[in-house]
Amino acid sequence: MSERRFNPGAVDGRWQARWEAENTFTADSGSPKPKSYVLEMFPYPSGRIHMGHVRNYTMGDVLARYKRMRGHEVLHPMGWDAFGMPAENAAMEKGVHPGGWTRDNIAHMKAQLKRIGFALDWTREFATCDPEYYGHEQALFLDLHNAGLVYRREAEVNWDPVDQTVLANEQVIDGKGWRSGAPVEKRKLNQWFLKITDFADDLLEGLESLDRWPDKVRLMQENWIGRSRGLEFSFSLSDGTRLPVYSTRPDTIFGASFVAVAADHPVAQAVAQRNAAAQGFIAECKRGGTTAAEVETAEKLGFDTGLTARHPFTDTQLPVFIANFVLMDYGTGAVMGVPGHDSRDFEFATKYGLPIPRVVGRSTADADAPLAEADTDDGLIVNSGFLDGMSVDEAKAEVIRRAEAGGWGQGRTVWRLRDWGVSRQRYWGTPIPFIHCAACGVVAVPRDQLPVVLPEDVSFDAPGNPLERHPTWAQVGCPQCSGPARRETDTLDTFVDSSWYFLRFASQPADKPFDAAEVAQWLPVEQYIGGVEHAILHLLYARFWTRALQRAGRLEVAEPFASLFTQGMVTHETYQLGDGSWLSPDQVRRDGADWVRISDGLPVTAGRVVKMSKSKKNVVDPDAIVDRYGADAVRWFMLSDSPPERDLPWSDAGIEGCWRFVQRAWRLFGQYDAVATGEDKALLRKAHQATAAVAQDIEALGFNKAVARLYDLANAIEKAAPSASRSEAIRTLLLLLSPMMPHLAEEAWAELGENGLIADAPWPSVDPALLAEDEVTVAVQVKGKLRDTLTVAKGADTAHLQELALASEKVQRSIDGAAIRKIIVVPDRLVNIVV
RNA sequence: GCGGGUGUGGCGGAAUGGUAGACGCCGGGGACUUAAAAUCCCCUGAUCCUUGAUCGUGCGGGUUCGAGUCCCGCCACCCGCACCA
Repeated sequence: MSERRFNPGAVDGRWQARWEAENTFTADSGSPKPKSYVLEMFPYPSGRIHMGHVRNYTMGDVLARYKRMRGHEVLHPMGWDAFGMPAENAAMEKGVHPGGWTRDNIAHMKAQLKRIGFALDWTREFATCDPEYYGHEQALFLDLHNAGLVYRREAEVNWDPVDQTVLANEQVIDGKGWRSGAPVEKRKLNQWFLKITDFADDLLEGLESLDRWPDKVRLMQENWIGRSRGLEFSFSLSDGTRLPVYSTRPDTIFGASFVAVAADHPVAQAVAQRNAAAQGFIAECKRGGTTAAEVETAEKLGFDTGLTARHPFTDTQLPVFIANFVLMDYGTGAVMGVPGHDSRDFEFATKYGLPIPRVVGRSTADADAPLAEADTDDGLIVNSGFLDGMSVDEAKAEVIRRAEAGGWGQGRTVWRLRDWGVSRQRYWGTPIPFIHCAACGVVAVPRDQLPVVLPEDVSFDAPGNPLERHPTWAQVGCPQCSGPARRETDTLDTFVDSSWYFLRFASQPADKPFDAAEVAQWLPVEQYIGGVEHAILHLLYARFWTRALQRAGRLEVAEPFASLFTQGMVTHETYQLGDGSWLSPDQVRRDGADWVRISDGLPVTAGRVVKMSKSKKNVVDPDAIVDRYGADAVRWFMLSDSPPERDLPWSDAGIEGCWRFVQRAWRLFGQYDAVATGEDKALLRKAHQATAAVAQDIEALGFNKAVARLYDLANAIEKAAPSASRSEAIRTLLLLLSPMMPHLAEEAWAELGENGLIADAPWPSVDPALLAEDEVTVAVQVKGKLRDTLTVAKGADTAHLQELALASEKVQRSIDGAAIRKIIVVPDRLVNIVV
């Protein structure tokens, strides 16, 4: 008899075709079944699927298939986050059109996804670069505009003075343009903004209801929104003007030793008008990038304006600086510097020789304790007149009270969250549907003229926005006065595209973005899965959009994602030649304990295990793996071993192990015997326990634990003698692993003589009577150290356990005649004898 | 710099404050085979005076009858920081 082998090359495609032909995974909005919306973050069509996608989509797929087995109508859609910079970069580098490049990538990646057998509803697929999609997005943008949530103002961008173009943060490397190498400048442009700050309070409070989100993500969003209560007050300056400042630490007001304003603060501008050196310093601040990380890691620099500010309590005159670490768009753009209790102020004061008084200590005795660094801990106020002895919180309230009573300041809540700048000076994005008319100002494109479609005939031979230099596209008649006008040439941030795509998946009428009632059938998303890198921006923007659309009267859903899961990355070892150049895993081989390049035997250094990335070449192509091992082995690997929220190290040995298990499972299913007789209660118990545990693990997305359970059950079945129970256990195992290995499962299911698809089969039921063990192992400790174990009937009483424990020879040897002080008994678990 | 996270055998990891190392990978030994592949069985944290004992969950303290788990203080690495998606 020839050996029984599973051949995925012959089997996988057959079942994929059958699922497609039978519309197995098409979601029916009209179904009476309970509904589950399982969603993974849709991919950017970069060209090829990578292992990170496979891991993400496999997790969602197992959950979607499991929910179907549990009788749910499941919506599990897929689409493409298709706008963005890489398409324009490809256009510049390879001379291809961004649209064509994107379409080709989508076609290729879709074929790759189909080979892995995901239970996706492809009938709802779309790409955000489809005019139908972005046309609806333009309509929603107009809705938000009508709701008063869209406005224009000046904001800073990274400007490359050589290429004459706006740069994204990632295109700025060490303060220089990535192509030109020229030092980047900050420049102000008129740009479109969405009023996310209108919802700051609501977005913050809403986090409390998201009890199925990771705490860390809620915390990150909370910190990002950053509500703080502080004091706004004005200093009287020596030139007779007043300078409003904001501080979250009014309790430390007696520790202020200087005042600092942002480089673009009016006071700084005024000083610069009469002082060339100040002008030079401000120009200096304009150099360098705009990111928070750059601003905060840069050396703290200041320029003494010569002005002084009168301290409201002590009447001391404090020097006023222009400082590079003060931000114009937080608070009032001016701060009181308290070096003793703020690390940035400390660094600044140390550099410029300013006094560093202590005004907070652990106790009032700390008043003269020296400060080696800023002390930002809680404590009691010292050296502060009437505040002395108060706690930080009491002092904050007291200072605010006195400021309000004296009429020179007031308590104010300030948010770290800033309004969302959505303008991008780029071609490959959703055109912003507005027209600039010299006579009428900024005018919305009439709705019957949507979508505003991107022109196809654009060139990328020059830097800057192709829409701006297109000969005709922007020229248009004003909708109001019909006079000559110009289209807005900025496009929308791609985060806008991904802020409502999950609504369009749930409902896609032709004449409007979505139907509110149909959306309400599916939303909120039952399980959303994606990378932590989206923990703040994408997820906050999507939460904001659903609220904004609700205010605009479009939607009845507040929180879009009921449950969130952030999965870890797929990592791989890295390989480098002596000259530092990177090699891909298929260019190297093991040579004893060392690594060498296959082509010429040059020695290779195997380096750290890091996220798979093109730049380090440590990528493994999913297609190649599917070719070799089939879809089920890859899926199994993605679920095995590593907990889903942690990184998953790819290894050849690991996938080999999965492949062996695929074959082992296949042989096991071949041993199903429909006419076997006899009962094997222990095995039956194991099967029922596994059914309950795997269900629980899948629902908690603990796939690695579910996999371990399935190995356990397979091991037990292999050891068991043939019986009716064994056949039942085999059938149970098949059902339990069908969401993970759907192709093998369908094939084996058919072989068992079942008519329907296993994808449509119900999850096996659990007999609670079979779950409980009748015997337990109880640990016996002496002074907390394990000395023996006892096997007893479950539920044995305390006295009996104590007696058995003391009867143990090993225990008696450990006690060694010492007096027993205490015996702790935990029923069914342990006895601890304290001597 | 600020915010968030992670740390357990050779490796990935498991473990409601109660037997640390389930399950898998690697490795070792054996069976089968002319041979190999495949498959099956056994072993596999470290150390030692090996019928057993001692040590062991990044490091240093603490709480507890009992700590991987709770508390305090460190270290290392990873992720995010608003125009990458």
